[in-house]
Formats: sequence, structure tokens, C-alpha cells
Amino acid sequence: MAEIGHNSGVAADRLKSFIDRIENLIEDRKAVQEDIKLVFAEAKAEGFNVKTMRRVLQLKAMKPHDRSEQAQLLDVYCAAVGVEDLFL
Amino acid sequence: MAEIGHNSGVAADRLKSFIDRIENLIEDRKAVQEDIKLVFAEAKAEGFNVKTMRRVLQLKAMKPHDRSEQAQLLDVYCAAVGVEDLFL
Amino acid sequence: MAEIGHNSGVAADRLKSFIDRIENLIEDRKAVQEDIKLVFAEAKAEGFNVKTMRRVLQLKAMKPHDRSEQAQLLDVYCAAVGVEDLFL
Amino acid sequence: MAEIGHNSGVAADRLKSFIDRIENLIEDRKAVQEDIKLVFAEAKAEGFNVKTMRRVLQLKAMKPHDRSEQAQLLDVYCAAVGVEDLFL
DNA sequence: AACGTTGAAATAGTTC
DNA sequence: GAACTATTTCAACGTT
Repeated sequence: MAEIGHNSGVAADRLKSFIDRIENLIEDRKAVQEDIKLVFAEAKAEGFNVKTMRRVLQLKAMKPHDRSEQAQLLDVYCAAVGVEDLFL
Repeated sequence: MAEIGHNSGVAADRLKSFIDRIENLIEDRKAVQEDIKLVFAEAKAEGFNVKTMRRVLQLKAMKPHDRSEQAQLLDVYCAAVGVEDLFL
Repeated sequence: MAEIGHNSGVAADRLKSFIDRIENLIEDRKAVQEDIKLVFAEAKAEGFNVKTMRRVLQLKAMKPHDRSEQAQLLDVYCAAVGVEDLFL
Repeated sequence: MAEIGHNSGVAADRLKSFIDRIENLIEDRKAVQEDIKLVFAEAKAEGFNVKTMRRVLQLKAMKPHDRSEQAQLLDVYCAAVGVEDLFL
């Protein structure tokens, strides 16, 4: 464990540096997040359905193999429970 | 706005009562949540896939009409973007 | 992974049972949530401020200050970075 | 709702454009997130406690306590209920 | 290294 | 429809 205190402030400075770097990165992340929100808002303003868009993004992000595997399992489970699983 | 203070403690007592009641209800809710977790754990221990079970529960909770409506829209969007949307 | 299908429906029945149990628990949870809402509504009707009540509940829930744990370390880090760490 | 289909692909192209833009932004966000993880790892390698660092970041992120708002009301409620409301 | 635990981040719903 | 709250989901962390 890094020791802070006593008579040297070097560990403290090091910590401060880490904290600052992370704070800046968190700022960046927030900015990107804000951009994403804006694009969704724009799409919504043109009449697109945001929720469905999110789903499409999820599907695109999935590897095709995983996708079909999950889909099959969902099929089986839905059949077992008596739920129609049409394409969601 | 209910006045608290001055020389009467009745409003304070009333507030305390409300807070206590809600705290108890929150406890109840936590207990139920714990039960849910236990059932999922039990199912998992028997080899079922928890994530897929959650999906089934979502689908069951949906009104059939909404379900098919969303499914159709997803179809259209996936086609537009070039993603296969097999049964997810 | 639990196998469903082939010629035996026992795994299917088992899954159905799990799903049903969880559905019931979710119903319970919704009921409790509804009760909470009602108490808040009652308090509001008597003039209390709901938002502030929520904060009080948060603070009450935070209670266990756990000053034994890593609180000292937090003190040190906050000092190093120049943040006041009133409680926690 | 934006209509897609029939004989014009303009809405489809528009959707595709939105989806692409968001995908890119999501990539950016993942990259930033990765950077954050790296800095934490670096700090940890120098002996700092990651969990405590996260708490420091939380505390720093907490707003200037806004004592003008409804803080007085919170004081009153906390007093009524018997909770110490150090800051907020 | 998988498991559960925990905390953060996203999404959905509700209120004003 | 904008803001806030609540729920759900996801990812990271320590643990066995």
C-alpha cells in the first residue's frame, strides 16, 4: 500500500495526479454520452423510434454466433413456458 | 406546507410516523427482492440460463399487441440497416 | 445447462415453475411499491414535502458510518487531494 | 413516425446514418472507459487503493452543497426524525 | 477461473 | 416535454 503522509508529499502528489487524470477522462466520457443523446434526439425528431434503434444497436454489437445461440435458447424457453417469441 | 416546530411537536410526530412506515415498506421490498434472487439462483443451479429467463419474463409481461408491433418495427429497422433479426 | 425438449417435458415444467414463482414475487414487489407511493401521497396531502422526505430516508439508510473500515484511508486520500470528507 | 419501405430508401438511409454515428460514439466511449481502467490499474500497481479512490472521486463530484435550496427544510425534517444531516 | 457481490451506468416510467 | 426517480442491466472486483 502506498504510504501517504509523514513528511513527504510525493505519494500525495502522485495520488492527486491519478485522480485528476481520471476526472478528466470522466469528463470526456460524459461529453461522448451527451453526443449520443443528441443523435438519438435528432433521430427521434425525424420520427424514428429510439427504443427500437437501441435494440438494433444491441443486435449489431452481438457476434452472429452468440445471437443465434441466444435466439434458439429463447425459443426453447418461450415454448416451455407458452409464450410466443416473435422476433423480439 | 406542514409546519414543524414552534411549540407543538405533533407535525414532527406525524412525519416520523410516515418515515417509519415507509422504512418498513422498503424493508419488505428488499426482502421480496432477496427472494427473487434466491429463485434465480436456484434455477441457475439447475442449469437454466438466468439472462434468458429474464427475457421470457419481459415478454410475458408485455401485451401481445405491443409485442407484435415492436417486433414488426424491429424487422423494418433491421432490414434497413442490414442486420438479421432472428428471434431476439 | 438444463436440457429442455426431446421427449421429456420435466425440464420444461421445472422452468415454468421457476418463472411462475418469480412472476408472483414481482407482483408482490409491485404491490409494496404501490403502498410506498400511497404513503408518500398521504404525507403530501398533509403538507409534507416528498422530495425532502426521500432525502431523509436516504440519510437514515446511510447510517452505519463504518468508521472502522477504510474510513481512515479515505481521510488520508481526501486530505491528499484536497476534498472535505465529512462523514462516510 | 418515419416511414421506411415501399419504393424509397431515403428513410432507410437516414436511419443507417444515425445508427452508424451512434456506433462510432459508442466506440469512443468504450475507448475512454478503457483508459480509465488503465489509470486505475496503474494507480493500483503503485499501491493505491482503487475502491477508496473511487470514493474520493464521488465526493469531489458532489456539488457545492447548495445550502440555499431546501436545505433548511431538510434540517427541520431530520431534526423531527432524529437524523443527523451533516451537509447536503 | 467462476462465482457471487457490489457499484455504476442505462433505460423506463412518472410527475410537474 | 423536461426533469427526476426508480428499475434493470452491465461491468468490475474480490473471493473461493
